[in-house]
Amino acid sequence: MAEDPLTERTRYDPTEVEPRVLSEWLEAGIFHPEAEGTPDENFSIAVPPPNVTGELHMGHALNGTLQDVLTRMRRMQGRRALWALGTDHAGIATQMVVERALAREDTSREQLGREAFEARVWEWREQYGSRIVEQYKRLGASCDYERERFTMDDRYVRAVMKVFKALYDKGYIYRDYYMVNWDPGSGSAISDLEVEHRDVEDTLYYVDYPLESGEGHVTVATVRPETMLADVAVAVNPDDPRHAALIGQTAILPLAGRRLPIIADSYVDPEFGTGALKITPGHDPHDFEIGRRHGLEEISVIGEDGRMNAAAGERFAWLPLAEAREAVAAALDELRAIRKREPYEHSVGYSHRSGVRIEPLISLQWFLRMDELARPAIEAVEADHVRLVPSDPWKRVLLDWMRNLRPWCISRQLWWGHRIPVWYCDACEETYVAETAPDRCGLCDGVIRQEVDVLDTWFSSQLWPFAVLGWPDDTPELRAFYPTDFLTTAREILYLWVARMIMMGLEFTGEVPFQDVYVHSVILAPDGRRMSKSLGTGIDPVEAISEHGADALRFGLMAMSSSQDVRYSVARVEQGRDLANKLWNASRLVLMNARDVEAAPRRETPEDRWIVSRLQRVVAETTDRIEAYDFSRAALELYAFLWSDYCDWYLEIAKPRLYEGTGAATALHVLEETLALLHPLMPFVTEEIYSLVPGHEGLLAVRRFPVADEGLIDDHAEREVETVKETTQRLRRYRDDVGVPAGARIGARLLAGDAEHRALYERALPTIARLTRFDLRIADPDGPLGDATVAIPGATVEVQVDAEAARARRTEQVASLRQEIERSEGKLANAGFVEKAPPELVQQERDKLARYRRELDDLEG
RNA sequence: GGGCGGUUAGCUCAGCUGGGAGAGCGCCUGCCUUACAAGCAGGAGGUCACUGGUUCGAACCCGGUACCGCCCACCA
Repeated sequence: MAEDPLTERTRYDPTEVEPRVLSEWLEAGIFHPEAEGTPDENFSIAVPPPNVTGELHMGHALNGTLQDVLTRMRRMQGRRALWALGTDHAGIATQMVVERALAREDTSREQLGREAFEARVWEWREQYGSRIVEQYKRLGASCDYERERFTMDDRYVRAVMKVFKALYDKGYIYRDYYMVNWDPGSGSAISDLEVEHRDVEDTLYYVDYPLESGEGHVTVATVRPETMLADVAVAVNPDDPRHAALIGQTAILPLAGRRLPIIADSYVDPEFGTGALKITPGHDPHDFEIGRRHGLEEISVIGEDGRMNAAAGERFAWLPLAEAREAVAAALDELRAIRKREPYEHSVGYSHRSGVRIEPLISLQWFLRMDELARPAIEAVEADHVRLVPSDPWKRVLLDWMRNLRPWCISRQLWWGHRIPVWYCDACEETYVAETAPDRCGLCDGVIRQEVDVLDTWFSSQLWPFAVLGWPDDTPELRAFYPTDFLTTAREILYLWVARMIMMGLEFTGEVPFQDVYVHSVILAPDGRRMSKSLGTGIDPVEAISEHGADALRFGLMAMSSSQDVRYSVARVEQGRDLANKLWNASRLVLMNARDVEAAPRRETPEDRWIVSRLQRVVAETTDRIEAYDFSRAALELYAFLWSDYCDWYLEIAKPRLYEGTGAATALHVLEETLALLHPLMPFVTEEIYSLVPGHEGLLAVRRFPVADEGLIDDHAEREVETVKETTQRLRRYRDDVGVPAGARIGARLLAGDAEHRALYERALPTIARLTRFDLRIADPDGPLGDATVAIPGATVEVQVDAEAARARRTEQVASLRQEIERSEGKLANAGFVEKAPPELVQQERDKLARYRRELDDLEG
């Protein structure tokens, strides 16, 4: 016979419960809604697809928790709730992982060749690609694991190809020689968004370029002397009188001997350096612009391998850049051409991916022009068809970005990814752009070859919300669940991903891809640094789950997070763990005493009416909080309700009735409702306990979500229990103040001020006596006096205690009351306050003063 | 260079439209009270960064200062 978990286990054990509960959910198929009905009546979220190479990090854990809370709540509210799941092929990241594996086998992708390499990546993906999905399951994420997608799936690839072709046909996609961010680390171009700027200490060299006329020279300033070998001009500001005479002259480039026209361009800042700027269109983005404006030659002296090339001249060719810089500086020193050097701090681009310094190079790449795509997206955000939460500042931030879009470099020199669907015929130089490969050249019947570059991973990610549902096919999923309702995101991918999804959604489906975008906290390491693998500051959420349970982590993350970045707090996770345990034990108390009881809000006693009333308020508040994406307050309010109201007060007051087996119906009812209310936040422990509730039906995950019933709110009962609580606390504190041991009974009699309070205290007397361990009885005002008095709401308690201690305590009380009275009198004596403050506030203050005076009278009495 | 956010208890953070400062952890005291010691009861602890101002009243609104952080950025 199996043990009875209720009587046996005094501690909740997530490691035993979670795997079991998870498989129950999965077997029941409740995460897999039928693709029926309309997007309006259904609820859907498309998960931000994690990288296949990825492991669950705190960002995922938080993000996943928030999405799951909403999905579970909507599901319980009876909506078909789809949380669409999938993974991203993550071009560079995945290629790098597999290349590292190849290196360990003493081989390389070049040795394997492209096809074999791609096969190898697929193999890797079969083996390891599901790891992160399994980790989502451990978190309790109620994703639809049966509809999992991958951005390299056949159908997804079709979506990408179709989009490429469509954008090409519209003229938005084009191929051009242009200045790009070359990442020598990955050997590919990357987009502007993947460049991060860091402050770097460099040397600023002032170099003399002699004038062709032989009369003097012009001095330019540069931090990269090695690029001077590609100089094609010198520019000065047209309004700079110092250099006016130079315009139109020619300078001679030292070392190379090239003739450099001196041109005028207003970009040049006369205040900076010497006011003369060397122009290197091949290796500097600004110079590139200037060069195109003036029709200058574009010379490259640096290759994609990060070394100088043949154009740099014999002396410098093939040198790595750092060496080239030294060599050029040394050569210039020989010519005495360096006038001075000064330390110079400026910001330099680094590859977000490889961490290597970006090399601006001119390169033949594919670009996507987005200004026209952005227009409807901007309107949608302006009109709140896509709603950013919190709106301030993210709505403005997103709009600012979309209003200033530059072309996006979408081609990558990688092997892993969506190969660009363009074919070239070498024979007749025809270009084909198509969704599927043409056989031969249509013009000359020649052999064609496909473009070797692949697309930026974000090009495919931007299609996610509709491609994950089966677009471009007209699938039932698309009809039932698109557009989606909600998106959570870290703000770092607001541009990279969110903005682009809005544009693509509107362009290809005519609808915004999601309604609300919640921008969540960044969880920092406890020391305030970023969590990162390379810094060693990461904290593994899976470990946290193993240690404290998924519910604990979920609760902790919710409690931590806000609109602000926050430091990870183990204490918050432990708070969640403690809550799970508390809930477990409270349930044991109730369930062990409710074996044959049917849950119902019986409301037999004031405390029943009170807790049922409080429950209605908490149901309403929690629902509101979650719907407003105010997760941390939802979590903390539920915590307070469960721990303080339900456990500390309600169950403690109701215990005698529970033991007698008479009061369990209400306790059970509130417990069951609370389980349901808490389930979206802490699904495992609530589901487990629910399975032990007598008469439960099916899974809690699909039970109806509580709805507040206004009719059960009972102000009178709430006031009454508040009075009992206040009285209990005052008496307990009195015991402590006068040093009566916790176990010792205190003789006392209660003198009620008025009939209403007298009736209340008559009802509540046994409860108060039990909770305070006072031998309390109601007495006549005319009876003999006790040793001291304790003020309680609407009444006074006379107690028999050690006279010495009572006197000391009384002295303190008198002093503090006098202080309060003085403060209150001062406030009421202020004419401004009495006249201008709201009347109810003034009245409150008067009532307070009266009460203090009465209490003082009692003490001094 | 431009923009944004932060500064509240020893620590991590809440604090809605201005009316006597809150939580969790930590700390102190007392309790193994038959749901829970991952617990119970009680308690201490805060010139709300600084500085002017508005107001009867400011953690909250306005102006400035200091420090910390983030985002964007085409001055070599």
